[in-house]
Amino acid sequence: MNWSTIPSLAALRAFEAAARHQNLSAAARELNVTHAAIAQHVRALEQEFGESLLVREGRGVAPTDAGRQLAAGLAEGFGQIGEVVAELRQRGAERPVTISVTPGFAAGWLMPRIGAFWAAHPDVQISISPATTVIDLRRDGFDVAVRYGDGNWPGLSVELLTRADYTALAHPDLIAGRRVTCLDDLLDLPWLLDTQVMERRRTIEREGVDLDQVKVTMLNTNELALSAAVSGLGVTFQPRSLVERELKSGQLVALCALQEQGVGYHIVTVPGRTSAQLDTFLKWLRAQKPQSVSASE
Amino acid sequence: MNWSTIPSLAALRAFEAAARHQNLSAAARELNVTHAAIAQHVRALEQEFGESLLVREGRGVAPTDAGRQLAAGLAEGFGQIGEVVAELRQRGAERPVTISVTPGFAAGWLMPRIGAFWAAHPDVQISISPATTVIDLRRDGFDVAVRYGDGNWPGLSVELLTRADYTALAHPDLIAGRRVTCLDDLLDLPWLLDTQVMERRRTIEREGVDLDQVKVTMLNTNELALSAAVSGLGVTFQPRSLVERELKSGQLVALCALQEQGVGYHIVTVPGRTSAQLDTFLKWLRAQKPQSVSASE
DNA sequence: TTCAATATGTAAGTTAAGATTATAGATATG
DNA sequence: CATATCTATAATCTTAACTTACATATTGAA
Repeated sequence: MNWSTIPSLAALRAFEAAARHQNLSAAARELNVTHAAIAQHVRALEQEFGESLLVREGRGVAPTDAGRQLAAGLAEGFGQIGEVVAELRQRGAERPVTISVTPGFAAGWLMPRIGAFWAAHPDVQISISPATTVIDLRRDGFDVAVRYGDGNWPGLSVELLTRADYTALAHPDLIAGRRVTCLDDLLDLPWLLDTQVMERRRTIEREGVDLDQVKVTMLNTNELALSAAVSGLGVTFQPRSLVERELKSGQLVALCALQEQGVGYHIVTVPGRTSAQLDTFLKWLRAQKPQSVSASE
Repeated sequence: MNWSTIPSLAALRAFEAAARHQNLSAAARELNVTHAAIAQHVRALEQEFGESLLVREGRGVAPTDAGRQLAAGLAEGFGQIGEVVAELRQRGAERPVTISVTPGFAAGWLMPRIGAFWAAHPDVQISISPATTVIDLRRDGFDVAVRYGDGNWPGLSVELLTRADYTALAHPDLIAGRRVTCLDDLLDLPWLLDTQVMERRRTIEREGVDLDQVKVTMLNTNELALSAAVSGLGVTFQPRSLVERELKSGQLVALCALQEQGVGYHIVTVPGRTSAQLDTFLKWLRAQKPQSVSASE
């Protein structure tokens, strides 16, 4: 389509309203402008087409033949546009808040808390997608992600939710009678590591431990590692904020904290993308932050 | 339709083009703007809907699901609008130049000349509508009228075409041997007047003639009066500019001129309404003006 | 008939939407 | 791996669109 041959859309819209109401003032009210604005647009169109479109008729106006023809076509066109816009808004309102999280965060942090949210906001639909790969919030259409890292994701709006506080953990029976103050006290126990998260290995090695000198049991996923630790099969390393349930129930005990590198779990959103439902969820999420970020309960 | 819930039409158009081309720069070229303008519009829409519509994809962009849906609807809507605008333009281009004239002017002035115009501009369609009632140029959709009067028609663009030069006329045989210098020399001859044009009676009476003292023959139309005069049945009063043909051929001779009241035939157009065809016709019409308006050939 | 209410018409001035400019960073292609 | 071609975005500018203000026209009721 050659848009240069088409007059201003605002003028066409103004004319359509005027022709429909047969009344410039009514059209002006509909479009929230003054009657003068409508009159100007109509004049401009008539100039453009070299033909009268509206003629004054007593108190009001009446479309000419050409005007009637134009108005009918415009009504249909603008109607179509209005419809698809309304559909999109509808779709947006109905769409659940989509959240991307790691499986570990979902199981260890979000699931223990989300029940309270559901109870408080039964009207807000939530869709939680656990995924190990880093997704592109924009491309994949997620409203919010909780990401582990240092908070440096350019182009996104980032906010620390909770520090990771990587900690060595084990079943109480496994360490019965031991005094554990640092990793060196655990070198003779089996260490449970997953094959996927390299970050974890690096965190441990930063403590000065040579993993080759430890009896390491590799497990396919971190969930398995955690599960094995609960079963008393060895020592696991998890963000303390994700194992609060196990600590509270006594399934695991914290043995020693690993060095923090200023990393943690962050709320990541696309700047400018917002909705009522999303705002509700984000507000709740922020309320879940520990009082002081450095202190875990 | 509630327009306040619909984002800017310019933004929607920009987005539609971008989604269609999957390329902001191409969309910008289509709309004759810079790519930055397109990018801003798309950003504004995404903000408005709280949802991504386009995601960057290598060199170019790709619509998201929501974007695809929106773009499809917009394409249809804008297409409709483009179509009806094109139709109207087409109709305008094909529409003949419509001219409103009095029957007398048509027969006595326009018809003798219009052949030359047709020959010179075979591509310009002309529609001549003779009518005795004064039409509303705007309402009735005429491009141009030739009106008799003093040129005072507010809201219209007026230009003198030729003076009327009302003249008493008769067949040469009727006045054979007479010396006629003023109306008084004609009082014993039958005067041919039509029943319609009151203006003509007033023009005659301004000369100081009491029509009750003259043998007046009433005819239904001015054309009949003229025709009767050519047949030698009496004296007729016509604008000299409309009987040039009869004068030249000797069917009538001019007897004496009546007082001019500054009236004449005017070219009347609607300001701002123009087209190539209309311009061609108006140019030709102006070229038909007598060299000096006061002197008739 | 006159008055009040409600229209349209248009010139002049203001505002904000839309566009450009400029700069930076990404990604194909030869 | 340089070059051409994209997108992204902030800052600035331009002008289409709008408002204000006043004039004129129509309608209906006092």
